[in-house]
Amino acid sequence: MLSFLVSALVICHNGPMADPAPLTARARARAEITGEIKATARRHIAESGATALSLRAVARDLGMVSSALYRYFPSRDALLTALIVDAFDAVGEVAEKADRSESSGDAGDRWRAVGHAVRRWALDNPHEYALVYGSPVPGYVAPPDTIEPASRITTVLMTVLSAIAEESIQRVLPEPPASTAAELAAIAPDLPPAQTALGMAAWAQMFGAISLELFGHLESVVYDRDAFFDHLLTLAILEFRSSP
Amino acid sequence: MLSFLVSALVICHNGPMADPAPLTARARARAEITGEIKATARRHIAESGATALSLRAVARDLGMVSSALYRYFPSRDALLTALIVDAFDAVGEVAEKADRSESSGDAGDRWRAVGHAVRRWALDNPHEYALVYGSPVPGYVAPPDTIEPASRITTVLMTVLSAIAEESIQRVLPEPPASTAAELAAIAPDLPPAQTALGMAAWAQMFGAISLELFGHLESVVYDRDAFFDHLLTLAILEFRSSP
DNA sequence: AAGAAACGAGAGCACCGCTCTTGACAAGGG
DNA sequence: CCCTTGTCAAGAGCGGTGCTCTCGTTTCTT
Repeated sequence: MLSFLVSALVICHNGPMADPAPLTARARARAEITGEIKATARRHIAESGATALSLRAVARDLGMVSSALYRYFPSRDALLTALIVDAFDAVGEVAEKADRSESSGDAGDRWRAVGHAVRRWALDNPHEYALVYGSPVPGYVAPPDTIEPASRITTVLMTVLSAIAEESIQRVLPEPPASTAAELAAIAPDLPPAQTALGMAAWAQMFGAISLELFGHLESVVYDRDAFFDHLLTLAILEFRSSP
Repeated sequence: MLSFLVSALVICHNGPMADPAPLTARARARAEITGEIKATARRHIAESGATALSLRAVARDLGMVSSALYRYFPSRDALLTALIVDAFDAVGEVAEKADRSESSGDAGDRWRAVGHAVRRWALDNPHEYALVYGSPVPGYVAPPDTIEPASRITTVLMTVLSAIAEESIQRVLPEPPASTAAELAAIAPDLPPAQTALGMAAWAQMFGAISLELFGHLESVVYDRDAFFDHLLTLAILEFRSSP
């Protein structure tokens, strides 16, 4: 199964090797197989959801035996965590790309573009979205590895929020309570806490709307979901910049 | 185990029975046991979450054998569905009670009271909240039984929304797109669609905020969650009534 | 009182996550 | 060059799961 890999490695070792990281054949094979495991697991999740993910089924698809998977992931939870990290990264990348593609427009358009991009990704990968923003598995505690990829999208939203604050007339906003103001000042020092609070409200609204739609709570209520979501974004953007 | 039930029934049958529905001993026992099954299942879920719910464990706790449970619920999914319906009902009741207790105040206070009550219930019953508003189990499709209990809380929110619309000066709101306007007019005929859209935005924000908090996305971001959530409600209420 | 319906118990099936052991193979030092 | 060491896939096996079927027993209905 891995013979082609091994032979490829031999060639690499014999010929001129520009790779700065001299990966041994085993290390290469290991990375390759780890990727294949994650890929098929992701495929299974896309079809049947996270709770139905079975190590044995993944192993069967890969032509190996279930116990062999434990060489690569110490437990089912570990595999799920790896997929969660990847999903966080994917949604972060989608948001960044949408922001960049709209960076010439005004900040409101950037927020709208990011919102639509995130929703589009969620609709295209519902089970992965559920993995990240749905209810976590009962005993699951987010390992530290997830914190960094999770911050990618919030960074994008914060950036857009700053841009909005810069380009539009500052609106008179209600001051958050002292504790909240201090906490928001800690995570966004260059923004007035009232503005950051408004951004988090918009964040909650955005993910709330996507979750409501994806988890079936808009069924027989709203049908043209594209238009509805766009209007919600309009309301949020309007609230950002409408002067009192 | 059920002997006390049987004897109680005998007494009921012999003595004066005012029950308008002449339940047989079997029917009474069935209702009783069904309730016990749901209660222990709810307890298990409160401790370990829905995905860890095991019919065999529930049966063990009740001193019966797993196959006996199938006399009451045709499948694990059916039991879960019953619990979902109960959870919908519970959150609906909490919302109604909060609304009633604040019905003397102005409409903004009512919205705030409902919001805090729902969040409080979610924090007290996180796994049940996840059951209802978290990611549904992969193959799960909401049966028609869930629609009616699910509408309880939305009805409360709609009522409060109407009250807000009545008592405060109508704000100039952006008109939703035609399709959205038509759909919102269908579910709330006596409200301008723009106002209903604002209500749904606030709804999404409320559940988004609760979900973000409950599912760990506010970790190391916001610590005084009570104050933060209250401020979010303040922003929503303000948006309801602030004139442009 | 007799037949029908509902019930609890038990055995059994296929599947799951996970552990342990075994034998094959590559990597690197003597 | 061989030989030790570490890594790997495979297999058997354990306890657990949802679910089905059968078999006596109990309860309701007629």
